[in-house]
Amino acid sequence: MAIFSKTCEYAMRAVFYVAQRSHEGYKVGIKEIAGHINSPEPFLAKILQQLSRDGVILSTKGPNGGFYFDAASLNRPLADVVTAIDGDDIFTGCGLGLTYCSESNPCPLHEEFKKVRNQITHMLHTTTIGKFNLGLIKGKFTLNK
Amino acid sequence: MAIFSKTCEYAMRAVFYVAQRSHEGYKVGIKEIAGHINSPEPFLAKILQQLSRDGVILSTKGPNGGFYFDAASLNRPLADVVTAIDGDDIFTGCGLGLTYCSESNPCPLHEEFKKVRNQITHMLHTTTIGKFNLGLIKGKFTLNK
DNA sequence: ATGATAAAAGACAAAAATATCTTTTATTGT
DNA sequence: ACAATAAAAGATATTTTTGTCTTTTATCAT
Ligand code: FES
Ligand code: FES
Repeated sequence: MAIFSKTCEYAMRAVFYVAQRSHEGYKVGIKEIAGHINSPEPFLAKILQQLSRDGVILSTKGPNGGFYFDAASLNRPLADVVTAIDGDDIFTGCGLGLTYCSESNPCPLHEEFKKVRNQITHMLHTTTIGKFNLGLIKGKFTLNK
Repeated sequence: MAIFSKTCEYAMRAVFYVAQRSHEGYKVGIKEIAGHINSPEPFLAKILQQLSRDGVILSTKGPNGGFYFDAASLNRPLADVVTAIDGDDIFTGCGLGLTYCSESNPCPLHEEFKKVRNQITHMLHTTTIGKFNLGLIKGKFTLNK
């Protein structure tokens, strides 16, 4: 078990890679993305399709087509990607799996778990899709391996 | 997606319930546990079997048998339960799903994700299995619904 | 207009997580 | 010893997640 589903992990890695390439002025095809984030190509295609339907990522078909972000999209929070793929369980769900998290009828972990959830929420809302573009170009971060 | 697997959520809820009953001096059967934490009975049986094999929970067969904790076990951290069920991915894994988390070759989320992971680790290590016994007896917490 | 390109959509397949059922083994009280 | 109880173990079933393959649709360059 990890914090995010495998699908969501691929989605975030792909989004960071496409953001970097958009910053450099390129659109990117599935093949290139899959290669650079080390993901199964057809599976990633499905994931990006979903992000595209949800309006998180932009795409055009045909020659010189591919996935990309415009300036506005680059400023959207990573939380949008997570919500599109994993829903909002991670932002609102109970740590012990109760059907809903409640202040008035809390599970034992509630107080401590709330802090964890808040930190995750903070991380995902303060991290924009384009935040790491320069770092990625400089090679400071990795997205594969 | 949640932080813990469904299996692990049931495990933690069950452990808290059994701890409370142990504190009150009782052993508990699967049926009673499943009823109080709202989990599928045969599935929970499998989960507790695994915890028993791993030495996290104690059990005896036969009449008046059931699951229970001794004083020493009540002081073990909840982390032991999580590790037994979900492994240590949550404590050490990369937030973007890279095969391992590394300081020298980090993913973009590494710095922020480390904080989240550390808080989860802290929560699970400072929370003992018996920590909520009095609160549970007083009805301050819920484990079902 | 036409052919080439690349994503979208749909159908399908494999693997893992979740859940159930049946049989066996250990313990207890009589 | 024996019957009753309750967990352990093993086999099986279902659902969800992960992954693949094929066909269709949109866009571009000529
Ligand atoms: S009730 Fe469980 S985390 Fe809030
Ligand atoms: S490398 Fe991704 S969290 Fe450390």
